[in-house]
Amino acid sequence: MRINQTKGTDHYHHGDLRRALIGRAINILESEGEAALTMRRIARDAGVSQAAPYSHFKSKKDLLTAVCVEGTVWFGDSMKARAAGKKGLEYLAGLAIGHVEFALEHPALFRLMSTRPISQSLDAQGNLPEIFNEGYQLMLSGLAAAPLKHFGSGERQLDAPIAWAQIYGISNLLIEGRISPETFGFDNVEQFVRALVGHFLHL
Amino acid sequence: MRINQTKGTDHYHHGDLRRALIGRAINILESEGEAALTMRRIARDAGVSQAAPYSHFKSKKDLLTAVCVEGTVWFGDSMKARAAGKKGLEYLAGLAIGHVEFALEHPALFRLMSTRPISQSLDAQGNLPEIFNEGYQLMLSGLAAAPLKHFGSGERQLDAPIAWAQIYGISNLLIEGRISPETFGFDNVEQFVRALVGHFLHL
DNA sequence: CAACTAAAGTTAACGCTGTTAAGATTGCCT
DNA sequence: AGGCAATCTTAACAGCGTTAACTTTAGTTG
Repeated sequence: MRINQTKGTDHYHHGDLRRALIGRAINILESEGEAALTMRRIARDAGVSQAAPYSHFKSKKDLLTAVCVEGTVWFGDSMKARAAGKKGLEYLAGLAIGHVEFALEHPALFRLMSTRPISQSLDAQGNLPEIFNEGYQLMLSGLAAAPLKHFGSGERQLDAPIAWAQIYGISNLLIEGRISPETFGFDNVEQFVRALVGHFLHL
Repeated sequence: MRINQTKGTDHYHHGDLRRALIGRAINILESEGEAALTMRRIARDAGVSQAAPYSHFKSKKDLLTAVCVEGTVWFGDSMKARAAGKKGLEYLAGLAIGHVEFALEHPALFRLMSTRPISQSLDAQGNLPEIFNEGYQLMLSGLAAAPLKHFGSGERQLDAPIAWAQIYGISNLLIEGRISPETFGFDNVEQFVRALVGHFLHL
């Protein structure tokens, strides 16, 4: 007697279709870009009928929100991985490098995440999934950890939005090909971002 | 005998359909957002058949590129208007304020312009319409005009991408509602952006 | 263990989309 | 006056998101 696991010839009851759909969606996004990311295509790739996803997501928007949540977890992991074990300025630089690296390694996913009107990710209660603020929270923690001795006293509150906006902007300009590290004499992204962070912190 | 101007009862030869389509597209974008911006809707609003736009644009992508070009002209004007007659730091701050103001006044258009993969705006020869670099060029001129006395000598080259990325990021965070001037104790966008620019320049 | 139910899948259809093909109308040039 | 190229028309195509109605299955319950 079969248990609750996926099986081939069995058309009904996939096992964990919800998770499978998110995974397929990310695969399509990374290999063929957002234009190829259709509901029917995702279902086809998951081996189910075109209407099956609607048992798990009430709309495409909902599925894309779940994709963004998944991507945001990776994103946070990428930042944390680069900052792990470091202190102060190096911690902050690590976060920034992890941020940019994620954008460059997963451009379509990052674009989806960063270009999505916030209103489209609100749940039924009108709340934004809390994970979506993790990047900002990390930036705040990085700034709190960094000794920003050159900064004026009164405007310290501006550090966070500036840092966030800056690294977000740099990520976008890089993945759109509008700037590149080489343009400014750097061999790789890490060197480039490290210089930017140092510059931002007035070192 | 009728001349080459638009006329009502005459179904053929609109007059300047190309320009009309761009205008209608921008109207729809600003009033109802990108989701409502379909080829058929644009044609309907312009009073022509669904296939008529294809005499002037070979695809929707092409029409949207033209919309972006138009928007980019406005965008440059908005920056220049705010910087006009000013010098040095005030000139730079004016550019930044004009940038953010444009984004807030035309959020859907700005989003279209800024989230469009660069590859989709290349012409047949693979060139980006030169207008798309105007924002960056303005920023460069603003930085050249500003006395950045606190900046280190070796990394001066980084000023431009940093300034560009920063104001671009701020614009995006503002129109997505992820930050607001009030959060940081400012009454309006101008005050907020002025403080950000000052902060960026280490004043 | 048979019967019921809720969950999770199916097929089929709706109106919409971008786009193309084929034909009609028009202004302009000779 | 006639022809041509540009610009418009209608009609059709496949693919899209989504819904409705139905079928299969897993698990619970008497």
